[in-house]
Amino acid sequence: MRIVFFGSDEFAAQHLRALLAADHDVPACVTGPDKPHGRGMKLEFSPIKQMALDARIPCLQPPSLKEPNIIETLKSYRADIFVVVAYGYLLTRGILDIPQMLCINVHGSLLPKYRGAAPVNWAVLNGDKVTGVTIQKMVLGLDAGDIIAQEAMAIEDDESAAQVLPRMASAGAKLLVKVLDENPGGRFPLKPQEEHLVTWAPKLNKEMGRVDWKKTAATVHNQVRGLQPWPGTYTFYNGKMLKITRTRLTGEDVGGCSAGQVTKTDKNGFYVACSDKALLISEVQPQAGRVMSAQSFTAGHKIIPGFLLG
RNA sequence: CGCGGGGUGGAGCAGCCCGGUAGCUCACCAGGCUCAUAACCUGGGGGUCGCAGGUUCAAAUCCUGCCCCCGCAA
Repeated sequence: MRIVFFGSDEFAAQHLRALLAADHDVPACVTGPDKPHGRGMKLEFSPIKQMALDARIPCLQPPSLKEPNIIETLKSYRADIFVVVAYGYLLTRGILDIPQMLCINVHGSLLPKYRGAAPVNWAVLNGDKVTGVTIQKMVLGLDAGDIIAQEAMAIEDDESAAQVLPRMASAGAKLLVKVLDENPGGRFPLKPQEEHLVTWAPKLNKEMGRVDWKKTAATVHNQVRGLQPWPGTYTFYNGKMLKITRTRLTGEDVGGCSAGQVTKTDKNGFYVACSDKALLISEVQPQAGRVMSAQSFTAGHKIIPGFLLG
């Protein structure tokens, strides 16, 4: 099929790669404008733009989709379908109506659960054991379109959102190709979302990453898993920020320590008292430092039982 | 010129400001203790202190240049 692809990040790139591998005709990609990024604020472009360059596909980077010439340009490709994956901007009415058939979107949850920007993270944050991908027909409302196909997948107990994401991307890419293959005429099976089951997965922010040790060990554990790879989870030691990158629920007792205190250390890392149990911290990243095992951190920073974090 | 931190045995750090014997925790090796152990005790190996130059009787430490790594911010 003739497909214009909208996307920006690595998750989206996997889908584009799959479409190209399946010999779909992609006359153009659309991604966000290059933004100053990284150390030194150097201009960097998205994985989608990189892939488009490699495949010699024209790449549009409109600062706004409301410009009339963008609509004209998009029309000129005479696409059957627009495929939108993690694009980051809402499509307008004018855009949605352009393709011959329709616009479809790959979303990282089992809709109607977790509509919004960060579905994978929220599934992990909430301790869900199952999530999935949905392919939906796009409408004006955010992630409110009819469901074309879904596929469930498990979330392991110690898995982080950063680990689930690539698995989901490959599942989503496969499903996308399959759906297109099975419906060459564009007559997709459409199932409306059940409105009363809608939940939301709003954008994440930095502030959500701060640990409250007065919560349960499981809550903090889910927070650490769910907020990866961004914005990350952090606490403080000696006034310095410490990112916590991996934890494990061991059921260890707090042993009389109050919330935020280190209860003990061993070769696996160090244990911090939460409201109910102690949580094993097994990997951390000090301020201005690289990710290291908690054991290494303990070796150099005199982390001893009774030490207070937070 | 966005802001900032760092490079010291295998890992993580201290020492630098105020130049003068290479230090700490861990890992590793050997021996000991123990019914036993990732525990404990004793001993041991292992370092061009990122690179180059300068100052000095003397540089991890002060000065200059370069290389590399990372955090914040998005």
